[in-house]
This record gives sequence, structure tokens and C-alpha cells, in this order.
Amino acid sequence: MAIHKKDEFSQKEQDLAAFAKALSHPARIAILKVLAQKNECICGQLVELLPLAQSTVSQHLKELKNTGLINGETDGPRSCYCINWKAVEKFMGEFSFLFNKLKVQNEKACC
Amino acid sequence: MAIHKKDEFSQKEQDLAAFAKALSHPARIAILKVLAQKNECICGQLVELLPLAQSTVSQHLKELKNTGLINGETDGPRSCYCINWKAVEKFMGEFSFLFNKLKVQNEKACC
DNA sequence: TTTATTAATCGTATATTTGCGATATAAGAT
DNA sequence: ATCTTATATCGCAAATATACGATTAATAAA
Repeated sequence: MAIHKKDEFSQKEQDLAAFAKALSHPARIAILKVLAQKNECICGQLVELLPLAQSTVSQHLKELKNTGLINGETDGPRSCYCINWKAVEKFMGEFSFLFNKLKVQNEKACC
Repeated sequence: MAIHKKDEFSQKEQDLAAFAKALSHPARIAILKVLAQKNECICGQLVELLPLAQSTVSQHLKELKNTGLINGETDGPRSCYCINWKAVEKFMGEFSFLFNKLKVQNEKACC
């Protein structure tokens, strides 16, 4: 794969793809679910709840944070995470828009 | 990565992740956009519109089809694709649910 | 039947992701 | 100061994803 073709797409397409990518692993879906139930959650609790090693959970959290989907702040020796609601709303809105446009235009059946 | 840990998550989590994964590449976002505008589209047209080789586009289409996001039928020597609206609606609904639940519960600010 | 067109698949190279143990870091407890 | 606890990071191995050219398959056109 000599060259990264991703850069040849529009920024919006890349952003949407990056958001979807953050959600593209069941562990990260599970993390978001837990954060939804608990509002905020310590890393260690997530490690207990998930079938993954501590370092792996930390890595998934980092990815979610890098994408902007969650916030994290250190609380003594612990790390507390919660969902970045603004970011989630933004991206969900863009996906809804993408697919709603579709729905309006394509009432008729297709192949 | 000796073992596939994905299987240790719930089916729903895996399904949501698979849906997100299908959307996790700008080329596939772009394909869905085109299908949204045109309702249905021939593979060759997509190849013209995207900065990718024919075989690569075909591969992305296959992925979208495998995930159930699009339908395709052969039309002579051509292949015609369109969005599987039911599948899109189902998954968007589940994501909305996941995040709406969150929103209702977490009016208060978090970290 | 031969030739052209269109798309899928195969083989392969490279990049990225996933996962874990080991180690480092940093704060609190003793 | 030392020890414990909690988390992040590093380094590595294995799995997947991305991309393309070449080939195959299948239809339409000549």
C-alpha cells in the first residue's frame, strides 16, 4: 500500500470516517455504554468490566480520547473518563444528515 | 494478538462495531454519498468519481455489501448498487438509542 | 465466434490495528 | 523515604485492512 489514499478525500469524509473508526471495535462500544450508565468511570473499573488487559483498555481509552469522543482527567492516581457529549452530538448529526438526505430523495425502491 | 477478543463481547456490541467499521473509511463514506445523490449507481461510475483503482473500489463495495449496508445487482456486464435503507435505519437507530440514553441521564456536566 | 467492456477475484506488498507483558510514572499510604 | 496502587507507555507479535496490477468471468457487440 505504497501511498495513503485517505488524504485524497474531503476533510468532512475523513472526519466522519475517523468518528466511525473510533466506534468500530466492540470494546470501545462497550466502554461508551459503561460511560453512559455511570456518567463517568475510573479506568480500573472498565478493566474489570472488559475481557481485556489493563494496557489494552488504556489503549482503547486513548483512541477514544484522541478522536475527541471522551474526556479524561486524572483524579489522584486514578483516571476518570466521561463522554464528550458535544463531539458525539456533532458527528451523530452529520451521519443523520447524510442518511436523511438519502431517505428524502429515495422514497422509491431501488435494486 | 493470539486470540480474537471480539467474540467475548455481546452480539449487539459486535454488530454496532461492524456497522461503524463499514463506515470507517472515507472511500466508503464517499460511496454512500454518491449513492445518496444518485439513488443507485454503476460500479464504473464510482471508479471514475473516486481516487482509487477499480479493484480497490470493488473491494470497498464488497465490504459495504457484506455488512448489509448496500444492495447490488448485476445489470448485464455492469453492477448496480444502492443503499439498503432498512439496514441503515436499524443501525442509526441503535446508535441514537445508545447516545440518547446517555443524554437523558447525563444532563449534569462531567469531567 | 471473436472481440471489447465491465466488474469480481487473486496474489502480493505494505500499513495499521489489536493485544499483551514489562516497564515507567505518579500519587497516596505507611 | 519506602511501598502500594493506578494508569500510561514501550516494544513486540500477530491479525487485519488497504491498495494495486494481473487475471478471470460474464455479458454485449462485431
